Amino acid sequence: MNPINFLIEKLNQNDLWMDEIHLERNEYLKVKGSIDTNIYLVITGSLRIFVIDEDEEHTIRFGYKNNLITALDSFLTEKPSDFYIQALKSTSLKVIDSKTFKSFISSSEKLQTIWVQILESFVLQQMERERDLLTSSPIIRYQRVLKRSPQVFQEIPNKYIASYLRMTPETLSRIKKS
Amino acid sequence: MNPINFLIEKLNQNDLWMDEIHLERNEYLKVKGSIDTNIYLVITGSLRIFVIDEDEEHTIRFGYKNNLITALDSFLTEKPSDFYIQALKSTSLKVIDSKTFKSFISSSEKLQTIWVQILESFVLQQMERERDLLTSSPIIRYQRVLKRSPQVFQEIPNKYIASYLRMTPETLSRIKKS
DNA sequence: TTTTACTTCTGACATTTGTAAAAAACAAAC
DNA sequence: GTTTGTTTTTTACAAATGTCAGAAGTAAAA
Repeated sequence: MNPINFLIEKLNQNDLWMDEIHLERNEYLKVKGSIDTNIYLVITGSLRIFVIDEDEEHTIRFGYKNNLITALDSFLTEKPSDFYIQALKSTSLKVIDSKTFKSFISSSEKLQTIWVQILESFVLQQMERERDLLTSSPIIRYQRVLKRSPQVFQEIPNKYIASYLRMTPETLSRIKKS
Repeated sequence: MNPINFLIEKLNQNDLWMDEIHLERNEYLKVKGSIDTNIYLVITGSLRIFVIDEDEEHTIRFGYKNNLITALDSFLTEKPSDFYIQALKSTSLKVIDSKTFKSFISSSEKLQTIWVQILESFVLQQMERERDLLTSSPIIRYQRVLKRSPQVFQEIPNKYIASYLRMTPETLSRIKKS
């Protein structure tokens, strides 16, 4: 079992989720500049995490049902985060605050090990992401991500996928046609 | 004190480094397909880590004096790594194998915490790297990295810097002129 | 269902970046 | 100090991708 699902199960078993939050389509969970150290579990719906650099939005990741999402920079540093998190459709989330979360993680050897495993697998994911982004051909960037995360291309509007793949929606449209 | 330097100090104090390796300019420490779970400390010289995708070399990072370098994918998974590691000049390294390293990390609470801190700071670094690579303008990619790591632009040949910045050496040359 | 809003596609065009080959500059080796 | 190898710059040109505006398609709201 992967460490994230194991952790989610433990959080459920211990009934550690605080509130349930509901967001309408396009509503923001957070915007740039705020500190948000919470961890959210997506119950239904989907979201995107993005940054704005030089007036351009760049999509960092998507969140779906059963994913944990967080403003990871804020979570790790307790400082303001540059991330925006926005619902792409009507979305429900459960929340746990970082204090509760971190003390839960510290409460057992097993959970500490799980946390290390989660960090390590996130590092591996980010290394894959780095290679995706280094790839110069937009067609191959598209194919790499399609292969690894085919479900992304179902639910999410193309303009956000294009942004995730660092290309314009027009380029993505041309790729799909060919 | 940053956790990596703390760790290096402890490794020195406990005299855990095994061999010392010497590489001539352009010599490879490792090539794609091999399993290499060692951690190396650069004593003198410099190296680059790169991958080859679709016949193109993409530089992942550089290593200098006092940096730890490793084929991180192999280190974390114990599987073959896609990375090449090559000396850019005459280089000396010290080595520690992963078994020794991991059992050392496990040997105290303090060191386990340090390892978590190292992973967390690596995650933050990779998030910065993701933003660098998402930036569409090559001039701004250049400026971002120059600001964060000015020393990179001293020692390392431009063609490798260009590769790190996902542009051709010609584009980098044009940028520097303007 | 009808209307409205949003997303995708299309085509003309501009711009940027890559390619290739050569010259110039620099560094290393003899 | 001269030669040799390597890196950087330069130029002309080609190709790819972005920009813009409008049309078409699709989904959401009334």
